[in-house]
Amino acid sequence: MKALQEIETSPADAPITVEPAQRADARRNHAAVIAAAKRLFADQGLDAQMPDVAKAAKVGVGTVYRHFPTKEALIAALVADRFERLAEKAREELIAADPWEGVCNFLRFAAQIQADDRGLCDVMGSRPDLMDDAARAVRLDKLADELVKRAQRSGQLRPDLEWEDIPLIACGLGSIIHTAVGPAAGRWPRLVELVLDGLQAPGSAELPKPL
Amino acid sequence: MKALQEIETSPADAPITVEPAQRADARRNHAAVIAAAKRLFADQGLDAQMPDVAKAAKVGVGTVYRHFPTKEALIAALVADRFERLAEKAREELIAADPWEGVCNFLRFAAQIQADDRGLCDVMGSRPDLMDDAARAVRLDKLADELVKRAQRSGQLRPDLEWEDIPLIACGLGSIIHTAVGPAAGRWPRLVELVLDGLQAPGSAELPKPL
DNA sequence: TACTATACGGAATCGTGATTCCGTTTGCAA
DNA sequence: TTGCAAACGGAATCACGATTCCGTATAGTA
Repeated sequence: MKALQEIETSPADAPITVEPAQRADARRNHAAVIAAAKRLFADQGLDAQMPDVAKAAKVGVGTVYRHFPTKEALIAALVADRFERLAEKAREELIAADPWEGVCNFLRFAAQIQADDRGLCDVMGSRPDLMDDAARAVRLDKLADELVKRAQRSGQLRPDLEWEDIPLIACGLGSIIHTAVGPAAGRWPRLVELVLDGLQAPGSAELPKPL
Repeated sequence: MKALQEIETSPADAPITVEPAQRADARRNHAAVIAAAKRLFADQGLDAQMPDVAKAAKVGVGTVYRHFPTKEALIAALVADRFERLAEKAREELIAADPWEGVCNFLRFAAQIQADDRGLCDVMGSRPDLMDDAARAVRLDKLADELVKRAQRSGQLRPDLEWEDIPLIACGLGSIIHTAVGPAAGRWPRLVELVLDGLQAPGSAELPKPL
């Protein structure tokens, strides 16, 4: 949503704003920052620090801030990337042979990318705002809805499930994955399968109405 | 592992250390701080601020700190209280008529107290250390184990469930309860029932082994 | 090669919230 | 009622991490 540069003198061609090409080093540093941030946030979660990102990217803090005005913006960029992967997976499972397995695999995938990225878990577990933006950007809601409907038509997914339950499940799983320590660590795949079992048709009792 | 106090002069009676009785105002303030903290943390989660706790208790910050050396200690006290309630509920369900309903009700209860206390959710979702201490203190592990075994003996709970899965489920639910916003808010009871469905015997596929 | 708009680095600044300090007040025992 | 240890209040301090600022360096161009 960047303000277009207004041209007073020649209204006709005003909308065509040409961004002056970025300098090569700027482009290089931009990539380095993203790569470093990806790594750090994946390892340490959302409270990885900006100065550390800079260090990891072999760049000064100022440079990080020239490319991303705030820590939040940097995180948003990272999250957008992950959600694209999620959407891609959803589309893929939408044409899978078995609609039920499609749903299962999508949820397994959602759990797995969170297992691989603590930052993503943190976002799913404590930044619903960022999550919603990212999800909306890739139309994940629509995709989840189709995934659900398809599996319900084939009679394998319980009919009282609604697509809104899907992100809820995904977030719940995510929050556990990195919180669990001690005897609980590494148990998350069990939870995934447990929930999937609960999702199967017909379901033993009607789920409570939302709200 | 605290170092024992060495007694040089009179070995015989030294161990009997009598705490000087607390002054009345101190006792009163202690209670006020706990009450205020309980309210604030329940409403705002773990990042409620110490100065606000003091204000709410109509007390200076210094007083809060005389009673609880750190914010962490204050939180631990609050958490201990909640876990006692949990343990109590577990004991109650352990003698319920229906073992399966015992498990269900325990998990529903765990979800509900978290719904009523955002601070507790935060602890379950991001402070496994505090949680473990509190759980150990009331032997929740033992209780969960008995709850699970009993329902498995009666054939209603899937046999491959282990007690270690219980806290995992409880934490997962908790993290969702207060994170969910927008269309997701208020949906958590559905998740609870979904999971309970997944817990029922026999379970359609063997759960993956932990680790 | 010289010039200048872009970019860079990283020390200094700012904001926030936990924790400390110390002068004052108060419960209560003699 | 007096004396004083136990408590209090809350301003000041500290710690930590995001963000800003500005002097310096450099890619790209004439």
